[in-house]
Amino acid sequence: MVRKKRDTSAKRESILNAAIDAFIEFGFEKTSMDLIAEKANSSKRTVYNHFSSKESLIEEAFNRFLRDAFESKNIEYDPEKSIEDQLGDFADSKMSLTEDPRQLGLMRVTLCAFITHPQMAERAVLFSDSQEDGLEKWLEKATQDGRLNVKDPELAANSFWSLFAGTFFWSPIVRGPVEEKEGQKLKAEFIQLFLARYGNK
Amino acid sequence: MVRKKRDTSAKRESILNAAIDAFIEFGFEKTSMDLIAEKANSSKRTVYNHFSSKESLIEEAFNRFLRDAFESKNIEYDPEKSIEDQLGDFADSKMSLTEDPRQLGLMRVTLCAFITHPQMAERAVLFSDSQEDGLEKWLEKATQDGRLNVKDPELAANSFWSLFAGTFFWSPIVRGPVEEKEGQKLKAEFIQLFLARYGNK
DNA sequence: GTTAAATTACACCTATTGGTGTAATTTATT
DNA sequence: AATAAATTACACCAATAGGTGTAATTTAAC
Repeated sequence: MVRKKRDTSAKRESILNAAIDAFIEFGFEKTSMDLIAEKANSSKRTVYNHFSSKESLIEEAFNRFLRDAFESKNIEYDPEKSIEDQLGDFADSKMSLTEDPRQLGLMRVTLCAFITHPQMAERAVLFSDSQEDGLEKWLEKATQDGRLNVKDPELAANSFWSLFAGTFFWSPIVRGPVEEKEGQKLKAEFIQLFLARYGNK
Repeated sequence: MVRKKRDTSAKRESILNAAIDAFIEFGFEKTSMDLIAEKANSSKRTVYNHFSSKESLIEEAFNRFLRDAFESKNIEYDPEKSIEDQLGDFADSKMSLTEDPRQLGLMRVTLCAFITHPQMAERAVLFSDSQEDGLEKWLEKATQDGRLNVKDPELAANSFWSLFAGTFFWSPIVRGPVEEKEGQKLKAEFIQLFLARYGNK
């Protein structure tokens, strides 16, 4: 009779978290497997029992990044709610990505991994594109509803995301988080800017 | 009597170029000094005669990046030229950064260096900010001249750069260069977007 | 042609690190 | 308590890589 396997997910989780923390602090290359083991209150051998290689650890970290960063927030068009507020919701979904320092750190590490491993970047790009689809559909509905004037939803969505990504995604990666107050000001301004062109006056 | 030193700048240059090429191809960490020497048709000892360490090589590469990326283009307000064209010139200065594959590669490597060495990022941020100043002044003059309607030049400049940086700077770093045709389309669109809010109708 | 500067070849050192093997030990299940 | 799964401690390996020392060789200035 086969003995029941034990649930080792907690250990696995603590190793992965330790790895992510270490990657954030020291970068992928400079983080050693010994350090990860130490941070996880584990032995190196156990690390290797759960993850076959250092690469597989960054892979998992990357998957987690994708899951958190691009999980579909599914913002549906709501005829009752103001256009500004709904665009604000889309903006918030982008802005929230870099508000949490850990998430920001993970994004930085992942970005470096992208640069070294272009095949990772491809996957991220796919996720990112699929997110843009959400806004495109929203723009179409708002236009059908006569509340916006968007002729090319793809182009408009692109503009919207460019506006917000530059300030609330890329800039924090290099410069650190955007100040809350400054962030709100810019968010309002960007929405006005977008509506100046695409609003239905 | 002291013998005249010979001019070794050509050798130094070839080493630096080899290093940059290697960094672009393999990343900083994975590039060995032996490889750099080989690529430069030089000996490792000569590399060390010119550069005290591997760090100092990335430092130099970084300086070159800053010089090329943010050299002041000094676009002066011209009352004779159309607003669209002049904004287009600002846009071009950003867009040209990532058109050249080598420049793009150097930017990627440098970005990774930023992430590992935040003090480098600080210097780049300073340069970048100083560039924004140029647009701010231009916006003020165009407003004084009655051709734009900008109340807060800092905010408007921020909006403009956000728009272009997202698409023509950050995105290429992850996804590769923007197609020429697509780039022109987006550039025109972004300028329309900007003028929809800040133009003097 | 002399001479000193620049470069090279090459051996060498030290430290790190990803990864493995194994025997002992702990832990949860039966 | 018996037992098998999970973990640990620890020694070990091979490869890599940053950096140095030195004697020999090439190169350009005088």
